[in-house]
Amino acid sequence: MINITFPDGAVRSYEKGTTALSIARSISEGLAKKVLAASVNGEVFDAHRPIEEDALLRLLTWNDAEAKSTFWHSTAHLLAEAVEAQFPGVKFWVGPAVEQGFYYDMDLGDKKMTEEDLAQLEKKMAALAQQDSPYQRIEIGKEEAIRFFTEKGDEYKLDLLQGLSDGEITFYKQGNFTDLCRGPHIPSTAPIKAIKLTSVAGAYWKGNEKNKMLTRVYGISFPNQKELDAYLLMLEEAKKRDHRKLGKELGIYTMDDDVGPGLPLWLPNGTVVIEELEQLAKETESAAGYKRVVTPHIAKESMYLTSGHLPYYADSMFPPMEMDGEKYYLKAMNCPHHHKIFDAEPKSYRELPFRIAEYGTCYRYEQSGELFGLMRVRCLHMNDAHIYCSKEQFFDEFKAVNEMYLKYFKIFGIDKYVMRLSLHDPEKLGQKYVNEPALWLETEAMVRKVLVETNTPFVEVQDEAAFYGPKIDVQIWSAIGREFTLATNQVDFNSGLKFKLSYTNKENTPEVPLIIHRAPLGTHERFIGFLLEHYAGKFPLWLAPVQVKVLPISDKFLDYAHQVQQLLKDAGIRAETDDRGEKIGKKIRDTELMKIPYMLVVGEKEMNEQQVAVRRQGKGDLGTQPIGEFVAMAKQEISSRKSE
RNA sequence: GCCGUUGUAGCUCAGUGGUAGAGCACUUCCUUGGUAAGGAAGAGGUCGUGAGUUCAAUUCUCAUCAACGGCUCCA
Repeated sequence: MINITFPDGAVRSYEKGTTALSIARSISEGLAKKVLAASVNGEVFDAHRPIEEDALLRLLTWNDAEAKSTFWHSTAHLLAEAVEAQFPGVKFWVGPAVEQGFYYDMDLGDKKMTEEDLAQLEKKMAALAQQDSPYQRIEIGKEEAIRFFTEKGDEYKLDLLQGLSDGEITFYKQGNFTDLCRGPHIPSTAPIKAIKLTSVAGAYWKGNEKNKMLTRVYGISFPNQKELDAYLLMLEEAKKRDHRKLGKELGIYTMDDDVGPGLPLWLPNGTVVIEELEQLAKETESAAGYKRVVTPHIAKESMYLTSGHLPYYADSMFPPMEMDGEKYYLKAMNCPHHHKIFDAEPKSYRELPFRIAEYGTCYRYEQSGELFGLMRVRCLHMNDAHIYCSKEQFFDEFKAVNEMYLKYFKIFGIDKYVMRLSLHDPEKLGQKYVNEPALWLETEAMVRKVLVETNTPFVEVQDEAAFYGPKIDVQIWSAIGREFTLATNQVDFNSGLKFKLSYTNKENTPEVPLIIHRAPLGTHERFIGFLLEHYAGKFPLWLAPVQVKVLPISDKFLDYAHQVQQLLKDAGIRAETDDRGEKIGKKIRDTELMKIPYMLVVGEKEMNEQQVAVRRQGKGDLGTQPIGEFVAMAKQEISSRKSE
């Protein structure tokens, strides 16, 4: 007998070799039907895999994340079975569950899969699922496994087998499909009731672009149609928040073939947002002791050789222009220019920390396939600044930067993000990272200390650092689930040496400063792209391109409407008047759709009493008030940068 | 850059081997209307670009550019 401990602490005895499924059945038949897998001492087990020792058991149903992955991974096997039926000779690589659904990578030889095939495959999968085939776990020796896939001619599975040894190899079989797989799986195919294959894409074998490109089919599945429908609806809703769609609808930015890919043109509405953000940055940085600088958009090759950027990033810089035998590059980063500003005049320790800031325009030749709306562009405006300080000052400076981040995030109501401490990879010293092992460890410890001592939650990730030092990246997710770095805060122990920067310390000897690179608001492009999605286009009043729209009931009140608009403009409020010969209902509808925060409806009553009827976007009619009162209230809302 | 898909009016999209249509937006007129779409008329496109097949191409083929979904990458 073995003892099974349940999540509530209850302990019961069962026969050795019992299964999660029979334990569930001993509780209730209904529960047994819902069990998809089980967590046994923290490891996810097939529901009908024998349990051989005392265990902490958690029965997993659809509501558990582990069960969902298991469910989706099992659906991936079902997909493989269907593909094998329709594309004989197909070879499979791997088919894991992902955050939302699953994929399977496969080599179709000279055959091609198109999106039309997906509908056929879905049908086939649904038919296979109905057969209620059990997922059988088969423990198998390496030799026999190799024989199986040699006969099948699947070199990808053979490649996988190379990394495995006897005793850890299992096959899973359902219906006519057998796969090398460590599992776990759901008990049978029956619970897979609703399947959607979402896309077919290419993916490099083992994620390496030098390898062959395999065909990847993405999909998702659910235990009932209702949940699938809800999921598809959610995707539709997410698309409405896509910054590319909102950016067009709200007149924020546009792209033009003649200008070039990845080169956004900021329309008047977008430019307002840019200027408000810059104003915020200026105020914040000025209060924090930064000075502003302006630098050219180009520089000679020699500077990027000094900085070390060129060898690392030549491929992602625009090719140089040659003039008078000199090569000039468009700047892909502001750092070297700023270092030259530090170096322009001799520095004393008394002048440190030396903080200089610039919304710097940079150009990066991102690969064509990497461009993505405003989130990944070739011309960007970076909320950049560099802080030159001594080692002793580093902690306070880095901490202050971190606090500035949090202050900004509060203003924007950003709470879904992950702070990522990005570290180097010792194996790539001298290649991807400057070869200064001791300095790496020292600065990484310094950064970690700031995070720990300020109780900032963070995750550590290897091999994500800048080439010159560790950094903290703030990771966010776009409306459609893509991950981006919104902001970055980096330590640089290398550029000071390379640019021979120094200051005179108290002992009257030269010392190399540490450099902090920081961009809490990232770039205008990515930040505004993010904000569009974050606010679903409904900017807070202070950021809204048009803050107030005056809506006259009819053109008899146009003069009064213009008076109101002028009063608003005089108060520094961005206001427009809808002077079209439309009915008020139509004007309201259009203004609502443009997501303009305030509508002031004016007609006979308002005109006679010098009032305005206030309507808030999304909230409806707020009643009538004297125009002066509204102006004062709006000014207050704007100056406090309230996020509503 | 790689795999796949797409490209028709300002926007969203129909459609066809015989040189194109809808709704919204726009212009004009009628309506002067009180909190999410009043009515009518009009204007607007060499069907992404280039070449090929054909008597004839927006439609078929190829190339190219761009966008989209992924992969790779992201200072």
